[in-house]
Formats: sequence, C-alpha cells, structure tokens
Amino acid sequence: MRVPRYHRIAEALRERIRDGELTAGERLPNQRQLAHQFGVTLMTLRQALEVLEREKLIDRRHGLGTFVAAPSIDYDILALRRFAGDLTALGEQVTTRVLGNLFGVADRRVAAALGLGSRARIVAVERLRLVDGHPMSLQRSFLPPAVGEDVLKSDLTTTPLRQVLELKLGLPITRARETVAAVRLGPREARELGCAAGVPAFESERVSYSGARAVVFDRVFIPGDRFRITRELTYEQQA
Amino acid sequence: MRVPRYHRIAEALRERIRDGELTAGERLPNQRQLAHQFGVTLMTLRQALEVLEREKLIDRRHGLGTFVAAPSIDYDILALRRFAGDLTALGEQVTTRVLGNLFGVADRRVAAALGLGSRARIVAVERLRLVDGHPMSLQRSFLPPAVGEDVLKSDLTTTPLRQVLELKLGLPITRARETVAAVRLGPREARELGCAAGVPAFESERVSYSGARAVVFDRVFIPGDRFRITRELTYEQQA
DNA sequence: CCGACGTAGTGTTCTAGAACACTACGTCAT
DNA sequence: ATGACGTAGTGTTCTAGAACACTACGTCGG
Repeated sequence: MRVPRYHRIAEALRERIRDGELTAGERLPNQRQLAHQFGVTLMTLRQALEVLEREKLIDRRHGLGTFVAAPSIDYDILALRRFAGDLTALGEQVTTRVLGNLFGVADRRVAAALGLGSRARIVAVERLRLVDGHPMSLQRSFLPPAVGEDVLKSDLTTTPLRQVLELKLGLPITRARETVAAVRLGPREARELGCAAGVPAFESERVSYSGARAVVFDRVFIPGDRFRITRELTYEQQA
Repeated sequence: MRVPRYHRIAEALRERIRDGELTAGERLPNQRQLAHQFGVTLMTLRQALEVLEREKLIDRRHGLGTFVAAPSIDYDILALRRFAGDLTALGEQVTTRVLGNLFGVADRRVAAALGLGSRARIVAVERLRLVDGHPMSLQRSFLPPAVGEDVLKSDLTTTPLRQVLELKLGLPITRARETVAAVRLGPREARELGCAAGVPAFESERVSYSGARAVVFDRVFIPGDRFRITRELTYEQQA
C-alpha cells in the first residue's frame, strides 16, 4: 500500500509530538527548513501541516510561525459514556444476542471510515441489546479482517467488544468520533427491534481508534421512544 | 481586503450549490475543466475544493469525480453555546425569524422545568432559524413573566436571546440541562419547517439556569435530514 | 515620550507541468 | 456465464520556484 510522502511527514511530526520531543507551545522550524529536512517542496510540506492542523495538533500563525497546539481541554472527559454502551449503569438488566456474523465487502462509507480500500473485505457482527428482555438497540460492528477474525473467536454475548479488543488483541480504544442522526427505521431493523417500520429512531455511527488506527466502525439503531440523550452543560465565563 | 483566488472560487461554487444550479448528488465538471474555466492551475482549484470538502458541501471520489454532497449540518452538542456561531463559521448565512409571542399558561412540563406553579402565566417566543434561507430549526422558548416581558422589548432577530438575558437583564446562563429525543414531526411544526408531517426529527428540550434560577425553557425541532449531532470522544487511560 | 516607517522572518498564495492511482466498463479468453 | 485484463476518464501527489502578506521589533523624526 502506497503512502503519500505528506502522510509520512505528518506521521513523523505526530510522533515527535506524541513522544514529547516537541512540546505544547513550542515553535517548529520554519516551513522552508522543514521542507528541506524532509527533502520535499514547500507545497508538499504544507500539505502535511494541513493535515496536522485539521487534527488540531499544530497551530499555524501567519507571520509568526507554526506551533505545537495546546492539548484541548476536554469537556469530553465528562462524556465518556458511549451512546449505546453501558446501560448497566442505570441498573437495568442488559443482555446481548449475537444475530450473525458476516464476511463481506465493505460499503464505501464504512471502508472510508476505517481507512480501507473500497474493495476491502470486512467482518461484520450484528448484535441486539435487550434491556429487561425488551429490544433496545440494534448494533452492527464492522472490523478490518485482521482484527475481525480474532474477534469472532470470542463470545460477544458475555464479553463486550471493547474488552476483547483491549485484552485479547492489545488494542484499547483511545478515541472515537460519533455522529447521531434522526432517521426512519427500515423494515429489517424494525423487525429485529420489534417495532413498526418507519418509526423515528436514532442512528449513531461511530469510528473508534486505538491510537492512530481505526479498529471498528459501529452503526447503532435505537427507536426514538426508547431512548433520550441527556446532557448537562456548564458555561464558562468567556473573556 | 485581499481575497485569495481559491476563496473566490469556493465562494462561486458555494453560491451555485446554494442557488440550486448544482443540486445534491450532481457531478461537477472534472478538475481540469474547472481549473480552466476559472483560469487557474489545478493546484489552485484543488485548494478551493479542499475548502468545500471540509465544509461538507462536496464529496470528492478518486477515479469517479466530484459530487455535490447531500445537505447535512453537523451540530456539535458539546459546543452548544456557540450554535449560531458555528454555523456562520461554516460560511452559512443564519437568520432568525420571530414567528410570534404569546402570553399564556404554562403547560405542566414547562412549568415544572421552570419551577413554577402549574397555573403560572408564561411568555412564549417562537423563532424559526434559517440557514441560507432554508428553515433549519423551529424553537419555542418559554420564560417566566418577570423575565419574558423585558425580553419581548428586544429584537430577537438581531440579538441572540442569551445576549439579551445577559446584557439587558443581568442574567447570564451558567448551566443548562438538555435532553434530545427522536420524534415524528407534528403537522404544525412540519408546516413551519417546510417539510412533510411525520418525518423523523430531533426534539431537544433544554432548561437553562442563571445561577440557581431557571430562566428559560427551550424546545427545538430539527428535521433529521438536516442535522447530525457529532461528538468527539476521548478515552482516558485507566490506572 | 511616541507615532511612523522599515525590515527580517515567517506563513500564504499561485504557476505550469508531470507522473501516479483509482474506478467503471468494455473486451476477450475460458 | 464468468473471470482476467486493458483502457479512458477521473482525482491525487509532487516538483521548483516566484511573489505576496502578516507580525514583531527595531530605528528615526517629531
């Protein structure tokens, strides 16, 4: 698999930041110097910096220089609870039923999220979560084959997927990006969840990363009458 | 004020999309043609497309072409306080239309949230938020009479409610509690929002506090095809 | 004292082109 | 039928350089 040079450069700089070789607030060498060090043109180097800026790892300031960004202050730490994850905290009886496994070809959206080629083979796991015996959510997890094949050897009925990834494969989830949409439930999903097709539902799509590596893509459906997102917000005084 | 050419190009394309000259899913001319049309090099044109892709207005697919993306706006629930600001940062034009004011009796749910008696009189404000001229959300705000009467003297078209509360009444919002549900849109809401009754939508209910005092209850409807909630999650290493 | 101006150092925009990589779709051999 | 392969059309990566724009910080004239 061919990796563009600007990706390699971004990765090299990412590593330096992660290892503390470049610390928060520190100014990097100027772009021309960096380009020379990496043996590329200014344009190519700038593509690498573009990537890092989007990741909020650096901060470019016209006329001043390029700086290592301060690690973002996380309100997210308060939001550790995953959308459909630990409902057990609510004191309910949660069980998981594995509906099926599948080896197939990734759809475009999933492949893109996992950083795979669009023809990549993929492992899919479908689970139904029941709270007090009633279906609560339908979850489809997609994994790259390298990861997925090992996961299938585990009993997901008793072991959470997160735990399998962390303990058996050494891939702890460190970061995730989730988007939630309001959709109409399709006939297939409605049947599994035991409700009428077309009812409003949440659809959550989540990519989870172990370090820089995307290890699982989850798509979860939850009927709207069974779930509410709740959030406590505090407003800081802004200067 | 110097505006880079790639910004002008992005703006020109943005306009074509907004005006419906380019519709969702449509393929744009290829990059070499576009570059020629705008009289710039491929690299410059690509910078413009980069901007639009970050704004999720287009979708570039290697080997296939560049397509107008399906409209969808990300709503970062963690950055709630800058809702309007975030949208404008995406280059969208956000306007507010006040549909009406009302003095009436609070419904039980609203009264309870605001800590009022169930027969308490209340002031209601209904606003429609438009993004680039298209209805995006319908918001009903309920305020206790003491607060509401002063609010009604302000022009909510130009001044955010938060700002009125803080600057004119000395009631900065310090805390809020929000719950989000997936619901079917009612006929009245659907009409205001210009979509079909019954489509899936987000319904957000939020109580905002200034110190210990509940000052406003908001209920917002957002059609599901126009919004996605996004969350960035980070998992801490557990010791 | 202090505002105007210049200058060094930095990031930003842009050119003109070449080579590469991915996707769909047809053709051909099996 | 069906699988392998080629090809046209598309987006992607990269080069080598030039000119521009912003910021801080000095120096100079009032």
